[in-house]
Amino acid sequence: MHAYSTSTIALPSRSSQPNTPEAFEPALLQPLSFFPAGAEIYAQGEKAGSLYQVEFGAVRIYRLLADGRRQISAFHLAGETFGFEADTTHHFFAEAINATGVRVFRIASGVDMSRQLLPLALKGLTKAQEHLLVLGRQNAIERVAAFLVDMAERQGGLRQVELPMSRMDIGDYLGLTIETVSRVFTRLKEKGVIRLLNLRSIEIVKHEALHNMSE
Amino acid sequence: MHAYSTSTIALPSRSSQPNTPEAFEPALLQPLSFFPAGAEIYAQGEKAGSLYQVEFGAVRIYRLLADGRRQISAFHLAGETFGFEADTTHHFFAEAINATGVRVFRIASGVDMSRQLLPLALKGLTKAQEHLLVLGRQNAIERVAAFLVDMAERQGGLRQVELPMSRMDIGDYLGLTIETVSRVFTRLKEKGVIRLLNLRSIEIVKHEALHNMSE
DNA sequence: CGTGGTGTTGATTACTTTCAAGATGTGTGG
DNA sequence: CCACACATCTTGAAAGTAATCAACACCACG
Repeated sequence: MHAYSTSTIALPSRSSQPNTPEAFEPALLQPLSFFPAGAEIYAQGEKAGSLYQVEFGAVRIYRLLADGRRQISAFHLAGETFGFEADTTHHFFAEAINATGVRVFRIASGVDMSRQLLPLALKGLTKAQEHLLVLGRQNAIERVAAFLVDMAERQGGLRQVELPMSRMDIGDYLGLTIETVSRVFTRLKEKGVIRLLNLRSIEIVKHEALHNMSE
Repeated sequence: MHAYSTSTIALPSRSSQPNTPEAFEPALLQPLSFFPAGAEIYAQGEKAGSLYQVEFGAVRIYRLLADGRRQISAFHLAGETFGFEADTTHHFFAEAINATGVRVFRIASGVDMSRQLLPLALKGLTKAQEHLLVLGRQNAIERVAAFLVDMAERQGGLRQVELPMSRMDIGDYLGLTIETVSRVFTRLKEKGVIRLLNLRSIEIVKHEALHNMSE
């Protein structure tokens, strides 16, 4: 893991916090690690043992196949916590999507964190299982709709939704190619369900319609 | 949840136990609940609060879309534990696949089980995330290969693998139709990778080849 | 104002699903 | 123990959805 600098970054206000900030004890004294866009936070196979809380920016968690195919299993936005593992090894990669600030909590060996970690693990498990339904049984438009609904909810349910990640990231999260993602965005736009304010932010015009599409 | 009888079932030896029995404290005095094939153990939306340990048989955990599409997120075999949830409500359905014996542990309110539950939750999370890679990025033959490798490992890595579930269940786990599952089995058979001893048990002839296919 | 990276759109291909018969297996009753 | 009947599974042909291949457009950056 390569943090590019610590503690000296101007800390943006957390006004853009999600509506369900995770309640992991902040220990606000932890220094802030800064990762520029694309920087690796940890790698599969690396020794685990820390928790990471996103302060600002966004993180992708993913796995690779031997031939380079990638599956992003989760995105983490401001306020969310990640990095806990079933054993002492990381089973996934974690990368900053954009310039991202992360508080790193090293878990002292011998300290039992299960009481704090269990709710996070269970929530993550439910989310992963729900995403299985999306990948296993939903078509392209349903997948994108489900993704947009989820992003909207995590950003407080506002009409305008920021997508900090590229089309490639979205595709690798939804099990689609970038072309298919792009075409679905176009279709939703043509149907008047969403508007593209710019590449990385959309407005949900017909919230109800989008929700129905995602089932 | 409808248990059909308790405690009076002849308990089969657990010789067919997986190679990694889960270490949830057995409290062996718990009566055994019996569920015939297809019986519901709990339903989505029901109040949660118990843990379930499979004694014999097999269980499917799944979710439904409004139009009936089903995604099985996990199978649980003898020795495995399921039923823990992020909140007080079940987010999934659990059904016995075959005649199944389950020990039910009601978690007394106020008792903190996090220390016991966290490892199970984390293991489940890792498994679910790995399955995301299969559903999101692998084709039909790779999915079936990954499934067979997983089933083989959970049954001790023997050549012969029992598949307690139907093709429909396998399809709903792998995000495929029964026809595609069947065709892939046929292809693997023709390639000499597996042999079908009968519909519900296969022999892995070329273990290496199967492992490579699953990546 | 170029230039490289990212995103969109179009045409074609490939894989899986769907629809449709058959075949095989299992369980039951005679 | 056998025969029938319903379930499940397999196989084939056609259709549909997403992937791939290929240009082109757009945007951010130097």
